[in-house]
Amino acid sequence: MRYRKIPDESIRRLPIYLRGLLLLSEQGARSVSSHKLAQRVHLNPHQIRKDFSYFGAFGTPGVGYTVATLTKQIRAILKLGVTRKAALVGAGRLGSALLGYPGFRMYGFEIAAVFDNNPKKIGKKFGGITIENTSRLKTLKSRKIGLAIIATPAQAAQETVDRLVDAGISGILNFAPRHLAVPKKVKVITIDIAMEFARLPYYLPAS
Amino acid sequence: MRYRKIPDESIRRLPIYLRGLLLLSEQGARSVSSHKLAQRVHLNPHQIRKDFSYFGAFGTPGVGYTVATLTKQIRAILKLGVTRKAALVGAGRLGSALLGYPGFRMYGFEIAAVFDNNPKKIGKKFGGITIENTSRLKTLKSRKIGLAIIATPAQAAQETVDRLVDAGISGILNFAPRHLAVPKKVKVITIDIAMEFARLPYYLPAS
DNA sequence: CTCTGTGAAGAAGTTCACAGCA
DNA sequence: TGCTGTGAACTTCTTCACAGAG
Repeated sequence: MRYRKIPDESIRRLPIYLRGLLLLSEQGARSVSSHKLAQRVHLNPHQIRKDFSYFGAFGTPGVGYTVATLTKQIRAILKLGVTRKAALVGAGRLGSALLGYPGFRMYGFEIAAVFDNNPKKIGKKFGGITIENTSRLKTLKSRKIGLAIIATPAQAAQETVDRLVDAGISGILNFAPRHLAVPKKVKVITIDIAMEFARLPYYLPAS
Repeated sequence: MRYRKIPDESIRRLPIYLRGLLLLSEQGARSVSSHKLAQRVHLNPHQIRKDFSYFGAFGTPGVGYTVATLTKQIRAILKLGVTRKAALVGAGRLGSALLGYPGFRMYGFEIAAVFDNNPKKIGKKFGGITIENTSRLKTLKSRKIGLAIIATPAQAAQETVDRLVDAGISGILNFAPRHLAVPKKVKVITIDIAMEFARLPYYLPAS
């Protein structure tokens, strides 16, 4: 394999492959072809092979891919090999749902701290974790927490981000419907739920 | 303007523009240039003008766009002109968060029914709405509910979708981490929260 | 002169087609 | 034969550059 710029879209698909592989593994499959994996995740085999080819040659011609090996490779590419601690900021309804969300653990994430600025909530237990004052965000660095999830109201999001960046956070999953300004070294992924919903009617048949 | 295929990516950006325009409007702006709007939403002016050009010419050369007019145009393109009723399936933590989510109303959505298959929940009030048995999903057609939000566990998602499709639902926002099989006339947008999080470490500096 | 609208150039991403290994 | 890995063709999307309206 020669070097080529890796499409962001390929990275976006890797967790899909990973999920498919985990399922295959549970069902006892030891190896899988690009074609079979494609069926499972509803993408096409060419694309799967192309995506993998950016990172090296993981398969065996005439046979396919070893499920366990491929799983390990993808986890390594995505840097999911270690458990990563994340802070949750915003202990409202969305925060509560995220705290109980089972999907995070599957990729090695652990919500290790919860913050809110509502005095009524601070000190309360929340899914087994004590809610801390947002003034304590600066302790994140010493606590080795490098990721954060923002589930605050939109108005509070930019201020929260600034504090998180000061505290050395390097990756943020943002649910506030706002563009967040951050230094280049910090990666932000925004999920704007209402906005996704907003483009649904466009695709509906004229009624 | 001549006909050209409209990029899905342009459609994806329209709600972003809409949000920016609503904010500008609140601040009393009556007109805006592509450059100013671009600053606000952190995209580039060329792209904004190009996106609009797919749908016609909305601006005035030398001046810019009238905020109110452009807002109306975008709402029309996205078919957000009417209030649309949506059913929420799954009254767990995520469902609860979605029910209270303020962003939906901004685009004209109203959650008009909530379903769950847990007998303990059925009949209870949930954000002012009585939770119904999922067996009643078939009533959606007569109730003029054409959209649905799936917030069930992954295993229940495909069965739920099948029932929704039977009930005449034509657009679905899916939070279950699964590819959903639907007829072509039905549009599904999936938001897989854990998967978005999973690609975050890839972008982190090697530590 | 300012700012829109758009063809054309360029970049990014996907699909094809086939060489080559098992 | 079966399936991978990958250059090349193709398609889609973005950015540029500028004609032309106000």
